Amino acid sequence: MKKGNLCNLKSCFLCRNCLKHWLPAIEVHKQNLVIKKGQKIFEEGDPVKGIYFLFKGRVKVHRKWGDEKQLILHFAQEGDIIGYRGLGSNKVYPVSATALDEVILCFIDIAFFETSLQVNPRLTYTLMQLYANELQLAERRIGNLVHLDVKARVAETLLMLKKDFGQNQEGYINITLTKQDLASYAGTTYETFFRMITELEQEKIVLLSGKDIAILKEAKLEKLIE
Amino acid sequence: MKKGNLCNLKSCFLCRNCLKHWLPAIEVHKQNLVIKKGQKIFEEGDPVKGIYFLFKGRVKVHRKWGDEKQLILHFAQEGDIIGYRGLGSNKVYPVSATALDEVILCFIDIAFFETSLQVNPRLTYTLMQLYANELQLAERRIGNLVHLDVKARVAETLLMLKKDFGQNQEGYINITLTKQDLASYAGTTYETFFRMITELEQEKIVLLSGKDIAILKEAKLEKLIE
DNA sequence: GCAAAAATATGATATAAATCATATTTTATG
DNA sequence: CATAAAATATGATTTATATCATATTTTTGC
Repeated sequence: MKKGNLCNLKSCFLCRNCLKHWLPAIEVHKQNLVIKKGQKIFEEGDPVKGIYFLFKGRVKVHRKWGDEKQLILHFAQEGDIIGYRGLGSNKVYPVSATALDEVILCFIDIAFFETSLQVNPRLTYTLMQLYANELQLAERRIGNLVHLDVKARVAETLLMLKKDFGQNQEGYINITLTKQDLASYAGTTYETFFRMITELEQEKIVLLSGKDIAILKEAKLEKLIE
Repeated sequence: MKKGNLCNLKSCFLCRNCLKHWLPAIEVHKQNLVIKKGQKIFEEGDPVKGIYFLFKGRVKVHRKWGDEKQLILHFAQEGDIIGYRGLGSNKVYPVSATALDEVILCFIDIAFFETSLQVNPRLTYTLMQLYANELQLAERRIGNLVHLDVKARVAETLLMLKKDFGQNQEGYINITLTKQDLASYAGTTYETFFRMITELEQEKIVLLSGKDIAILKEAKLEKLIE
């Protein structure tokens, strides 16, 4: 699985937030990996061996509840760090990460990453900020699940995806997901998600074309959320 | 509201995680505050002026959805840091904090706190770890809201409170909350919460005495969650 | 290029939990 | 201590959404 030097020591979260003179150390320690579509990068319950930086492709971060049910917590894209959810007190990944397309990433073992944190206070600070933002987001989601109906949550989901991934020339959101994955991200079932997005389509608020979704009336989606 | 030197430079999150030679600087900058039961320490939407460290009393951290609905995200106790949810990119508190009893706390202005982070890498690292743990917790709650029924969530709520606050000699959980607050923490309505905890009482899994709750059969609560 | 698997589509039904309504008890407060 | 306000208690009703069932279309792998 190892591959050549795909890392340019510039683009990833780690390289962006390190002291210049630390880069050679990264150069020595990094391991580039290629993961095929549908394969797991790590799995919930695995001991945390390290941290991954995503160069290319998309990754879903998800977790199972029981045997059947699952929830998607995050979609990662180029430049993102993956596996930081495992950096809490107990060093076990609380989530799985699965490649949505062919993915190229850089693996940094946990020992070297911890050293990097010690050497680069800016890295630690930036990571702290990332967590702070993610926590804020997660807690907003908690409230949305408690207090908004599914349609509003679907609206929120679409707005978030547009914000995170942007849209192409034709206005379609720049990420391709199955309806089941969208449902698992919105925190509902496939059937209900389908019904809600169909409603939104009939109301001309969104436009669907296969797996592609375009937001036609952003204001109306925002109004649904309140 | 200012008061004498209640801080012993030892017990709070900040003092615990700072270099010894930084303590005199804290001494100079800290401001002790007393907040009466029911009063707000800060409110969602307020610009982040600083961080609070709790010496005495209990605090609920909560947020409104719409005008009516609310959600409790966290209960803080002695030794805890409050206000760190405001340290993300946009410097506005995403939550409110309200004293549950008379509360004594220590206020550190944001500028000095940021400097403290720069001077004390260990502080930044520990705070990062705190966020990592909180994020993990928050994301588990998201899944619980999506995939567990209310009774299981009530069970989880009680177990969490016991874990965080412990129990007294008679076995009652060491925190006194209204049923409405418990419901807002479990992510349900007062009525439903009441029904669920009444069921648990009838099943002899918990014991209720006014506002006090004792867990009689922890294993059964855990089984409810799966 | 074909078979199997996965994803999409949609109707019917069940049900958990919110909402509404109201009475009682406890706690705060001037 | 009295009166208002908050919290508790519980039944009845509604509703949103999960679940079940099944048919069709699309994608994937050999």
